[in-house]
Order: sequence, then structure tokens, then C-alpha cells
Amino acid sequence: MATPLLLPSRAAHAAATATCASQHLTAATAKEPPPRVRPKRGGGAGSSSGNGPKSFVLSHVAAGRMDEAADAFAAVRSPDAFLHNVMIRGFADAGLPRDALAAYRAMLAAGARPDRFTYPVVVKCCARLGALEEGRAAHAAVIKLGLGTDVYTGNSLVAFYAKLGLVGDAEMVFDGMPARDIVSWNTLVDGYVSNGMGALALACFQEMNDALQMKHDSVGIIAALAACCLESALMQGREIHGYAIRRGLEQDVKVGTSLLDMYSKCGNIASAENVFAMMPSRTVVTWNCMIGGYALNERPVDAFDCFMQMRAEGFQVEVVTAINLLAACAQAEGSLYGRSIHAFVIRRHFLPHVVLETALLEMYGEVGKVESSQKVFDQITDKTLVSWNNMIAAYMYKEMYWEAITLFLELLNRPLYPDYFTMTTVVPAFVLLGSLRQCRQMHSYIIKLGYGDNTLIMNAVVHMYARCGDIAASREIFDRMRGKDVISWNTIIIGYAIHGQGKTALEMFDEMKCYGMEPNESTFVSVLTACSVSGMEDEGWKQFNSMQQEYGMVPQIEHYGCMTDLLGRTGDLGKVFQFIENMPIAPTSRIWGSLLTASRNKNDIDIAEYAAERIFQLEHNNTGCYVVLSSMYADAGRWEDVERIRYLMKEKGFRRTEARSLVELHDKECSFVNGDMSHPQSQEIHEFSDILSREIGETFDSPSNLSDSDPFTSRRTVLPNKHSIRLAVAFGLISSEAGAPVLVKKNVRVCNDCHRALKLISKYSSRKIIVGDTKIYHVFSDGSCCCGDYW
DNA sequence: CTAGGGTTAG
Repeated sequence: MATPLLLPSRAAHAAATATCASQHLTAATAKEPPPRVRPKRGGGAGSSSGNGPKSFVLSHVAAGRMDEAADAFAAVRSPDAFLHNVMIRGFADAGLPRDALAAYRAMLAAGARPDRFTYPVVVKCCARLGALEEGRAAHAAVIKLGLGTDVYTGNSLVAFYAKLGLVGDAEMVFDGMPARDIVSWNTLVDGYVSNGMGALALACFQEMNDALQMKHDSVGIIAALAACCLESALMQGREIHGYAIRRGLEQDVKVGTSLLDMYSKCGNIASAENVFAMMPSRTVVTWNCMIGGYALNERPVDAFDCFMQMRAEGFQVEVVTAINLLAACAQAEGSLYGRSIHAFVIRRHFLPHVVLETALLEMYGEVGKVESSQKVFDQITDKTLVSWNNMIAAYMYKEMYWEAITLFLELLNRPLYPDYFTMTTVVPAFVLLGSLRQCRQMHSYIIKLGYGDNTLIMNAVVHMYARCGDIAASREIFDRMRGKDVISWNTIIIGYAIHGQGKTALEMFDEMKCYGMEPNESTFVSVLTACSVSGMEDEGWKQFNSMQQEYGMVPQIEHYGCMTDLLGRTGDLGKVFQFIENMPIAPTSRIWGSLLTASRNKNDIDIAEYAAERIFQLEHNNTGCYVVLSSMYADAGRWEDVERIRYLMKEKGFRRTEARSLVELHDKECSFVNGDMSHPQSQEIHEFSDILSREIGETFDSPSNLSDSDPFTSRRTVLPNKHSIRLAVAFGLISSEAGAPVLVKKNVRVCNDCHRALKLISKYSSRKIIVGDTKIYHVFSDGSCCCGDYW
């Protein structure tokens, strides 16, 4: 036998110190000095006390000194299952699950037979490491060794599978258990919760109480409250609160914290505050939840006050505190708070910390400090997918679509796999960039990434093509989709709607119903939009009534918006007014915007002013309003009003969006601003635009036919035939083959002059000219436009 | 000797 003194030096030293310790220990408990060798089989914790290497192992493990414990363990000649278990548990408790599993493998290699105490720990370590194969192997061994009936082992396996997202396997283990205790049930409930299945969790929690007459403990209550958060189930949360009081568990600080959290996540911050106030004791987690609750419920000032109070009461601020507080920063005016939290976490040496850094970059993104986001992002060493997603979102917020896409492409070269959030964040960038070529590129990436069968993502692709002007491609992809859901149908219907193909949109709606798909509220937004854009007034009313009478739906503000659009098109502004007055919900700026559009089309400045005023009351920074009013004043020759608006805009620092038109050619796209001279073929383009203008008999005799170019002035300085759209169309016509349609995207509304001209140009050139603005597609063909001259 | 629990970036 190898005595401790014959071991290598480090271990020898460790063993020597252990000897002293254990002698000290045994002196008090045993009367005789320990025998040097005691090879008794089956020795348990009690019988091994105070004798030889086994007791060294025990005392080292108890003190968390695993290096020393391992050395002492190596000195035991034939360790039994108990001692192996001690080593495995020791590593697990010391936060070394890898070593614990190594100890387990050593146990098997040594020929020891694992017992019912072995697997609960082994399986827990597999769960912690996310080691699916090892866990499955352990499960197989459990069955082979006949340990499958042990409730502790079964519970650990349920937790293991749930933690790895394999809810089905967890349920299978649970169902196969010959006996279950409260831990088994709680584990399953919690498993549902951690996999986002709140309703199932609550059902399981209920079943546990009803069918098995089992009284819930605090652990189960905490899990059930988390389920309420997932489902925003305030009523059930209240019931559980009552139950906790009846069971005398509301004094438990973790239960109290969970209750507080449940109320805040269900949007009832007053109840959360109440729970917080009544709590007999609080922990730092309680404070974190309260701060997070204020942030979540958009009460930034209270979040900061709570933070101050927490510090005043002597609680140590931790990383989570800072993360929760950061969520409140974007809601507070300016980025001052965010910057001070940033400085604070640096002073506290909280960095680097991925979650915190990601929260920081997100905060900077939300306040529009995209350079700061970028700086934080670049410094993160272990970027997670969430970090990438947030950086992309920060670019999107600042309308930096190109940067968003570039970053997305970079992400594709990393060992991270884009998720639904990534895709839904970045897809609008392609739509908003407005280039069909890039949309096609995006589409092929999506296919390459293996999202071709993902309904959610393919819905975005269908939408992307429609928004980019290729409704035919949109339809083709839609037709090929295997798992069409209600969103797929809504998407294709609104696709046809924005392309002015109201009839086809309604046909798709009928097809949808034949197909057995139940329409939802959004379906009716699509359908009513189709009716509105295509000027189908009677059909619109029919659908509006049908959604209420046949489907029992309550129209929402968006439905009313479609109806005001529809009515506005008739030109009867009185009817629109009446409709808005009779609405059962308060009009929003979207409704007044609809009235503004109607009054512009009717040239009714009084009503336009009224609508604009209502919009300003609701949205003080609505630049579009000023632009519409200004152009109406200009049309009416009211130059002093034009000047007044110019002054107002300058005073408020508003800058109107610079008009820009993008024409799609077969292999590239080309962008133009008003009077653009930057293109190498500028001379040719301008000359051709002049020719078109002459051919359709355009004349520019009055100042009202001039439009603005200076973002601060409303003075009209650029001739309509030099507007961005005209240059784009001229270039499109000379750069494509005869007969091919010309596709142009515009970032602002098409002006009246250009709309009139484009109808004539389509006839003169025998070409289809498709112009997308921010809302719809104008299809100019043979002298008319699909929008019916209302947009 | 063993299993399940409250806060954290979209």
C-alpha cells in the first residue's frame, strides 16, 4: 500500500496537513489511535470516521479542498461506491462539474458499482454542462443498473432533459416513474417554465394539486408564478398569491420576490410595490426585481429612486442591478443616465461581462448613440448572438440599413447561427433599402442558412418581395410555402393591396377561407387596406361589417384608419369627420393623418390645418405634417404661410427628408436626388427628362410648379422634370430594353406634378412604370395609375 | 452522501 509519505511532494504535503487535521479531529472523537490499515468493505460515513485515507478524503471534501481530496483518494486502495460518490459530489459542490464527471468515469473504470446516490449528482453535472450525450449515457446506465425506480435519480433526469430543452424526454421520464414526490412535480412545472410553456406549467401545477392532493411548497409556487409571467396571467397570479398567504408562505423572501416580479411583469406595478412594501425582509434580488419592474413599466424616475434607496439601505449593487437600471435609461430624457451607469460599472470593475455590455450597447442604441454602441460592441470579447442582434437593431434604429446588413453578413461568417430575432430585425433593412437586387441576395442567404422551410422567416421573405416591388415573386414563394399560417395569408393579401390589386387581394382572402384558415384581426387590416387602395368603397363597408357580425371582432384603431382612408378617397370630408367623431376609440395621429391626406387631395386647407393641429397635439415632432401643409400653401400661392412654416421648422430643428429615388436595373440600382448631377451620364439623363417633359406637353409657367430642394426652405427651386423620380425614370428608360417595366422606389410621397407626368410618360413610352412610395406602389400604365389618383 | 427554487441584454 502506498502510504501518504511515499506520494509525490505536493500531495505528500497535502496529505501531511490532512493527517494533522484528522488526528486533531479523531483525538476528540475516538479513544484509540486509528489503525494504519483498515480494509473493511462496505464502510459508510459513520464507520470510517477517523481512520486512514478515507477520513482524509472526507475532511478535504467537506472543506472544499478538492486537490487534496483527490490525492488522499488516490491513496485509498479499493475505494467503495460511497467514497466515489463523495468525490463526485465534492467536485460538483466545488463548481467543477467536469471533474465530477471525470470522477464518475474513474469510478466505472475502477469497477465500482454506482448506487442510487451516484446518479442524482452525475446527471445534475451533465445538465449544468449541457452534456446531452453524457446525460443520455448516464440514463442508460441507470436503467441497466436497476436504479430507474429511485425517485431522486428520476427527478434529476427530469430536470436534465428539461434544462436541455427536451421537454418530451422529461415528460417521458416523469411518466415512467413508479413513484413521484413533490420535487418530481415541481421539477416538471419548472421545466415547462424554462422552456417557455407557461400554460402547460400552470396546468401541471393545477393537476399536481387536484389529482394528487399534494400541498404546494414554496418551490412550486415560485415556478408557477414564473409561469404567470410568461402568460401575463394576472388573475392566476393573484390566486397563487392568495394560496401562498393561506399556506403561510408569503413571508418567504423568495416567494415575496417572485410575487413582486409576477405583478410587475403582468403590468401591475402598484401591486408589485405593495408586495415590496409589505415584505418582512428583502434581498438584493428583491431590489433588483423592483428596479427592473419600474423599468419594465416605464417608470424610469422610480427605478432610479429605488436604486438610490437600495444603496442607502446598504445593499451591494451588483451586475444585475446595473442591467435592470440600464433598461430605464433609454426612457429617461437624454443619455446622461446611461453614461453615468456606464461609468459606474467601470468603476465597480463589473466589466467585462457580456450581458452587461450587451445591455449597455442596447441602451446606447435606444438613445440613438450608435457610435457608443459600436464601441461597446467592439470591446466585447465573447459576443453572443444577442450582442450581434442588438448591434444590428441599433443600426436599424438609426436607419443605417447598409451597416445593419453588413454586420449581418459578418455574423454569417461567425460560428453563431442567426435566429428569428436576427432575421426579423434585418429583413426590414432590405425592404427599406428598397433594392430588389439586394432582396434577392437576402433571399438566397436565407435559403443557404436553411430557413427555406421556416414559416416565420418565409413570411418575411414574401413580405420583402412585395415591399420591394416584385409581387409576382412574392406570390411564387407564397405558393411554394408548405406551412402557410394566418400571417402568410395576411402578408400576401396586403402585398396585393399595396400593389393596387384589390381584386386579387380579395380573391386571396376567399381562397384563404376555402383553405380553412381562420382570419384574424390583421387579416381584416389587409383586406380593408386592399379595399381602400383600390377604391372599393362598398366592398370595404361589407368587410368592415362582416368582421364584426360574422367574426365577432371588435375593430381596432388600424381598422378605423383603413376606413377613414376609404372614406377620404370619396372626397366627402364631412363624411370622414362624422366617421371619426362616431368612433368608439380615441383618434390617433394615424387617423388625423388620414384626414390630412384626404384634405390635401381635396385642396381643403382649413381642414388640413385642423388635422395637422390634432397631429401636433399627439406627436410634436411630426415633420411630415409641416411638409404637407407647406406644399398646400405653396400650391395656393400663400407664400407668407410657406415662410411661416419654414421658420417654424428651422426653429424646431426639423429637417425634411431629402427626396431620393432609386431605380432598379438588371444588375444594379442607381439613386438620384432632386436635380442630381452626380451620375456620369447626367447630361444624357437630364436631356432625356427634358425631352419626355416636352413630349407630354408639360409647362412650367407659374411659381407653384416649382418645388423645393433646400431642406430648410419651402421655396420651390427645382423644376418638376428635374425631380429625383423623373431623373430615375429617365435613366431607367434609357438603360433597359424596350418594353421592360421600370421599377423605382421613392423615400417620400410622389408630388402631384410628377404623378400626372408619369401617367403620360407611361403612355408615351409604352412602358409600365412602377413607383413605390412609403405606403403603396403606383403602377403607371398606358396613361393611368392603379392608385386612382388618390395617395 | 443524492433531486427541484426568486433578479439578468431582443
